Amino acid sequence: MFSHSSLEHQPGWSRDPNCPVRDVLDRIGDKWSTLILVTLANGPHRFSAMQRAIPDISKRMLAQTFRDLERDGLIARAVFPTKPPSVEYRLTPLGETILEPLAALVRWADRSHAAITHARLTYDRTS
Amino acid sequence: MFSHSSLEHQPGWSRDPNCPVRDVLDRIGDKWSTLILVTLANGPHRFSAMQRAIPDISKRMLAQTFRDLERDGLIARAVFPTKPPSVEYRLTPLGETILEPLAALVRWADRSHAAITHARLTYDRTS
DNA sequence: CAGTATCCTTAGAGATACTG
DNA sequence: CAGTATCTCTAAGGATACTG
Repeated sequence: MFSHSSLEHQPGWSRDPNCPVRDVLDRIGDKWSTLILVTLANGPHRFSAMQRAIPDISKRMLAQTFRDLERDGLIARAVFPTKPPSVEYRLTPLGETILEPLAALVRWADRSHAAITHARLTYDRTS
Repeated sequence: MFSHSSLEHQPGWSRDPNCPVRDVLDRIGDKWSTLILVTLANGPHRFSAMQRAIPDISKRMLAQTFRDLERDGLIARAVFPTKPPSVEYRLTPLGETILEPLAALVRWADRSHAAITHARLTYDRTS
């Protein structure tokens, strides 16, 4: 299985709950992060624009996820002193670098969702 | 931004809470799925072997995540009628196909965790 | 507009004890 | 060994009302 060598023989990262890879994966694995990052791939968005782009996120979670992503250095926050104030969020250079791997996963999900749906139906029918 | 075209101009999938891509991403985004899939990349594991490979997972969550992944058709469960019984879990062909995109994300996490840690320190210090 | 603060409900997940 | 059942606790997250 040399083709997936980067996933193999790494006793450390599965075993260690504090492993940095786990830590990072947990963050992007939360309910809204990837959705926000992917939306920002289309360009900077303001707070309210993001709410329109992802209608089922609450203000609370949007604000919190923005904060977390900014803290991780994946997005940047710019305040324009208009009135009322407007705030723009954009990907940082670091944030841009996650788009490729994320896109690969999205492509996989898109390619596989039919097979998965079918597998679920079969499973639910036989058990 | 033509390089990330697969993430752009897809009003449907961010807006629609029931989008299949979201659904699939949510599943692999849970706490244990990726860890289990990545561990199975090294070959089939029995229940107890997986517990040793991921020491901080509880029996309950391991059983549940195994069930969910089997339901999605990503892993297969084989019971050998020894006594006491032994059960082996392995990736299905479909399950194998997720390893590449997952590996890309793991590589990104590995490459970026230093930058992220640094960003967090800076953020926490200035705010 | 872009948030915070507060309250409240549920889902995620651990611990433990039991079973085929 | 490979689970299930139950009980419990916490944290994720929604709704609403308020503020610079």
